Amino acid sequence: MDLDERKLKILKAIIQNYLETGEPVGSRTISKYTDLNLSSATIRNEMSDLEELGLIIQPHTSAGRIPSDKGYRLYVDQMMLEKEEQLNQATKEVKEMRELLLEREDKMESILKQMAKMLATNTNYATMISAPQVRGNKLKFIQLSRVEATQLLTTIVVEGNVIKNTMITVDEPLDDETLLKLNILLNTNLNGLPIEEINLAMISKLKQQAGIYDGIIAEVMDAVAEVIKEDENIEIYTSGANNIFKYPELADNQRASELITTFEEKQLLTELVQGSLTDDNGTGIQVYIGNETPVKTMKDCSVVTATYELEEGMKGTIGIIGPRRMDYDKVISTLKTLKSQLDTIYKKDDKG
Amino acid sequence: MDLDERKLKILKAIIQNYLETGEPVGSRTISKYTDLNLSSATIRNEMSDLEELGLIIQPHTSAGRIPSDKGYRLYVDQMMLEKEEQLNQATKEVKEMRELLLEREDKMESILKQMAKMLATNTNYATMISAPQVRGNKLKFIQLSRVEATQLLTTIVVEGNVIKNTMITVDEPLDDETLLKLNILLNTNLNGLPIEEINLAMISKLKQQAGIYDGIIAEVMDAVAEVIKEDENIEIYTSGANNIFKYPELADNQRASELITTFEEKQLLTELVQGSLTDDNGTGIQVYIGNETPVKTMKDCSVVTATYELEEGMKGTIGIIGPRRMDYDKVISTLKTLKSQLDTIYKKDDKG
DNA sequence: ATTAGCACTCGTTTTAATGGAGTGCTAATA
DNA sequence: TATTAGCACTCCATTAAAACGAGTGCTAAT
Repeated sequence: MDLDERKLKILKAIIQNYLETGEPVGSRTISKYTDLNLSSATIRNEMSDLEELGLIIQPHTSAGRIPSDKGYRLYVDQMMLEKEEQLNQATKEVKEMRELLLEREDKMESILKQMAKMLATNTNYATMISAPQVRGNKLKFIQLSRVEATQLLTTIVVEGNVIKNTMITVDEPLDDETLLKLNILLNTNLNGLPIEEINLAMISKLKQQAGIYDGIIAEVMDAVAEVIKEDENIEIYTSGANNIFKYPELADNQRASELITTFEEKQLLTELVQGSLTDDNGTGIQVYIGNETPVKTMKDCSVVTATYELEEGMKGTIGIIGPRRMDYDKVISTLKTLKSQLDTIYKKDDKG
Repeated sequence: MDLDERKLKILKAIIQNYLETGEPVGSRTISKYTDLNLSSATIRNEMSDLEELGLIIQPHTSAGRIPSDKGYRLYVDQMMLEKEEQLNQATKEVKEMRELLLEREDKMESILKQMAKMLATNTNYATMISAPQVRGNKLKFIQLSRVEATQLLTTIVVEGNVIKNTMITVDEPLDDETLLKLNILLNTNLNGLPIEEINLAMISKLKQQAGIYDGIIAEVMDAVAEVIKEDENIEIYTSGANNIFKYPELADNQRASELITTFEEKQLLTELVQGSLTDDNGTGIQVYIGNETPVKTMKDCSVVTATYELEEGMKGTIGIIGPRRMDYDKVISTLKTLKSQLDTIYKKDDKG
């Protein structure tokens, strides 16, 4: 027995109805509210087949059917094919985002936070956005400046314009000449160097050249090491966690507590980001249904992610987390448009 | 009828029992599990009085009693008096914190986050910590550096060592001499100046002196303005929001959703911080019971806050949010010790 | 002033009864 | 051969009734 056109229509009808109501769908409902003009008995036969194919599930005898993960998967794949081309009808939501981006407050952090929030408000799902990861790791600029007599400010800039500051307190005030010497020492030796290539030998050479100021060099190097460390744990911003309470199937204490924890300990979401970057399938959009998601606490959720890429090879991930019965259509098309806007807007903007 | 010693003991017993169980407490329980050696009938009479005094409440006829906000208040005030002196027995929790602080990763942000987390783990309540607000607002240091031919880095340091960086892209490369001139211009005019005192007249004067480079000045001034803006909305870190699910009286969907939102939109917590700073009663500890809390979504919670003060007049707030029946004793003493450690540790550390 | 005793209240839990949505199967129909 | 009407059956959800039990308030005795 294979999946003919009619079965597909019925499956689609079941899923769409279930997406709305969250209740198992019976044969009579399908019979009445589709233009198939089939009796409920026929639908029942077809549903029986669909169940045998593993696309729908009966929670218990004498209940209607709900989609299985496999069923959702088919539905989503199907849908993504259909929607492939009609992408460019910018939705209201994305227009708002565009404005938000253009107004850009320079602080990446606040843009991303706002974006996550807006996305959550518009979709009624929980959202996450990871800050773009920097690929380039070359040191671009190091500088020691005197802020007060005994206080030095270290400024480190890494390729991709990641900036790191640290205050260093010294015992004895440094004169201008020494400061200049140290700056030259640091820059001539380290500028343009990938951070990974800085090794102990190099550090001790620097210290030696710095003479009695080797302590300062040590502190600067610590700060440089910090940059790597910071880059390792990706910043992730979340919003709309409370939305899970809108879906009874996620809102029981056990599940809610786990999910809230997951959103709070953003650490756990990195898997999602990594997965999304790895599983790239060309479209830049990933759909994880139920157990497919790499985060175990989300096995009762579906997750749709989009990978965006800014200039300079900086990649980040946007994710929308909702119940299995999320509005895949809306979510995917929203993410698609948002992604394309992100990809292009930044590029445009950088030139101007 | 007034509140004699015995009534007080009974009230205390009721509250303590209720803190543990979360269930209304009956006369028989008190009769059996205290050393008062009174029959349940007597206890009943006393309870009737306590109810008349507004200290306890009967959720419905033929149920035990639970403490009213007023009852909790009495209990807490009483307790804080008793505990006033025996403060210095450093608990296990605080020792852990001490280690954490000494290990200090320099990034204030990550310390505070970790602290909130540890506090949440140890107490089983939700926690929040506000980053210390800077009082001093004088500009200490401004510098323009060339990072790449057409990219300038602005570094601004404000009293209290708040550092702000911005990248500025210019059309034409600047030569060293111009850069030096601009730096001198900025520093001679702005150094030591309170940010509030920078007005339009001064800006236009600077721009005029900068000649064709007035665009750069404008961007620098924007960055300075940013510093104020950032200082206005206080950073707040939260943790352990999921703990609310441990207390059935907070865990129903309605309430949980509201609370989660409150923790997510940290904005709403600022009231708590402000309140805590304002209501200072000398001890540095504030207890808000139920409706007393300034945040309306928390009317079914109790909140204990501590105000800590680092050197240089930087004040911040630590808050613990739990159910009305929170373990006030433990929470207050934990916060007290933590507060005192914070107050001193930082001071020590700054000198070394 | 304290206590034992008892009738009474009222929320919670348990059990039973009812309703109804939905299925699977069979026999009739086009 | 595909579709449909019809019916018995299943099982969850809802409602109703009953039993339970923790706790009270009051009275009378100590």
